[in-house]
Amino acid sequence: MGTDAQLNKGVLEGCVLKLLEGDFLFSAEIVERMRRCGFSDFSEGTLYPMLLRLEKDGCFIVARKPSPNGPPKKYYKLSEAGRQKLDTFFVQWQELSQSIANVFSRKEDDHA
Amino acid sequence: MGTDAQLNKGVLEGCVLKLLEGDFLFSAEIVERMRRCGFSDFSEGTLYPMLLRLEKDGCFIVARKPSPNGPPKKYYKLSEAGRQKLDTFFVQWQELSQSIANVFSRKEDDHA
DNA sequence: CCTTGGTTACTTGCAATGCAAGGAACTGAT
DNA sequence: ATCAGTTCCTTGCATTGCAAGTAACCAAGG
Repeated sequence: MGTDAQLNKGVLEGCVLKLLEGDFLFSAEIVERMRRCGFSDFSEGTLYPMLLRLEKDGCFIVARKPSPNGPPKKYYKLSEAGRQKLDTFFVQWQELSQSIANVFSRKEDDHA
Repeated sequence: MGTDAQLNKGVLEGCVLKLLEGDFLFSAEIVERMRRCGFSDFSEGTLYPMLLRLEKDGCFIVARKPSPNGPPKKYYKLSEAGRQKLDTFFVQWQELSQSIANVFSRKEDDHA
């Protein structure tokens, strides 16, 4: 793993969920959008295990469509469970951001 | 681990570094400040391995002082290497925040 | 054919960190 | 001596990121 990026833990999943909130996307599209948003090293080695995990947890509606160039593409979109997971992520992300802001501004907050 | 908190990965370390930027603190003080800033479940089981790791990497100036109640307390403060690690963390944190903001606002950024 | 190359999907295995749980050393008080 | 409180450390598991490798499917060329 890059020397840094324990920081990505959990975050990548949250972002992929967000990307699949509205549209059906397949792997290459997800990778490209993640990269364009700033996750420039985001790779399929990260994506596929994540998709399988989330699919197993019922987070997706999945549609297979034949491809002219290879095996059928798997398109993903959030299910209701997926949306809930996204909502949970977003709340936790906001709490985390606030806590870090507290630490870095030397304010104390008392519980959060 | 809590079902959520892969999100904390890397973040807790960055925050502890920040707390030790100015003052000498020992374990219980670090735990309390982290909790007050919003990391309400922050525990010694997390802290001690982290301190040892960072100490081994030369991130600290360490001072032992006798305690009236038990074994000598270990006080920690950032070394120059520690400060550099903190700076690196802060930059990475900002980049990460920006990327997430991009994903959640559906803006694309092109590289970052 | 059948090989090559591109596309899409998946698997395996390792590294890093959080954290629960338990243990060890030291103190003063009962 | 024992006990409780304090302070420190160790062990082991779970999760996730990611590199690397595998496999299935297709089209086009030799």
